[in-house]
Amino acid sequence: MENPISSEKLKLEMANRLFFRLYQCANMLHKTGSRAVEEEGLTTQQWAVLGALSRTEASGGMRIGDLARYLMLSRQNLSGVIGRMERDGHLQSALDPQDRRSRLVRMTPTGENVWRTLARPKIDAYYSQVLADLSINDTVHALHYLLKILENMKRLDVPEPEDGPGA
Amino acid sequence: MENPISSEKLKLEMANRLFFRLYQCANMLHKTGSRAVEEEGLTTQQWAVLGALSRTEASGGMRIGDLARYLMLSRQNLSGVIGRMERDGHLQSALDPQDRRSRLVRMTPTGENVWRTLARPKIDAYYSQVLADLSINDTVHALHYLLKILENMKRLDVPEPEDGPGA
DNA sequence: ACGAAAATGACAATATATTGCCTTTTACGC
DNA sequence: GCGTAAAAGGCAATATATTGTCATTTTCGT
Repeated sequence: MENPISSEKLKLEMANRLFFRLYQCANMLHKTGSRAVEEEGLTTQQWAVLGALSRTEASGGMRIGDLARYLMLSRQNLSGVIGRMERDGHLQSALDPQDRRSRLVRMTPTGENVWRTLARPKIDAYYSQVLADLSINDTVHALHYLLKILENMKRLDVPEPEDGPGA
Repeated sequence: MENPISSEKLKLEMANRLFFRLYQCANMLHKTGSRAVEEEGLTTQQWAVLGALSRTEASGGMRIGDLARYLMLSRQNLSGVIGRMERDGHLQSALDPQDRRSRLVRMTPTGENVWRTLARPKIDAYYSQVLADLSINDTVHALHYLLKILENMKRLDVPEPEDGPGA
């Protein structure tokens, strides 16, 4: 039906555009999203942290390493974000009685209140505005594509978990 | 057919997941993408700049402000990136004879060679790996969704160009 | 039980991104 | 023509993100 050579070129051209827009979307998300919650002194990254810590699974607090794996960030990066959030009174961390290397991070009552009362409604409004002309179906499809892309990037990230120790 | 209240909740839940994955995708793009061209001393941001400057429309060089608008970045940010790329010998900038405020940025012959000979093939290979299990159709659809989201964010970014000066 | 290996988090260097403020230069209204 | 507007870009402060290196603690193999 089609020339496979030009089909390959077309795919790369579309890929190029896709990644360009992904790059721009991410920057605009941080800019406009952070602006939506700037009155609360939050950023998009910080709202990701609060979102993670507000899950019932994290009610006992989370270790930085676990939080980093959940958010797919480096421990070093997250450490800085959490430090600023502790400074701002949104988070607190306590020593893990089970493991003296670890510290368990959790929201302060203030942080929980800011998150639930002030930030979440603004974030929901932000979502509604940005996805205004997308149906639920569109949203699910877009999510699906991002998940696929993310999976493939994750596979590139770690060379391979080493199937076996030898033969 | 459906309860509109729970439908709204569902949309927000999907929106939450979508933006979480968008956030992760962007970070993974920078991490794995920059790793793909690290031998050339490039980053994903720098490849975006080279991509912009390699267009025929930019053959005469581009002003920082125009490049910033094209990439949707702040001038201040781009200024730093371009400085590092000049330091690395990929770019050069000359005074604009038409406007003494502006400097015209363009690729050096070295930069052009690095871009075309070394970086582009690696970037194409990277694209192929990340989009391996997406058809051209999938790619176009994903691009379409990102463009819509980007458009809506852009509308949020500028408060409005002010219809009129008063009444 | 002891020593190697792995996990946990700290510190530093670098790159990217934002906003805010400033100087210089151009454009425009009167 | 002159003075204000706007545009161009530099400098500084701050937040996010990476990698690399290091010390401490836990885990695990023998």
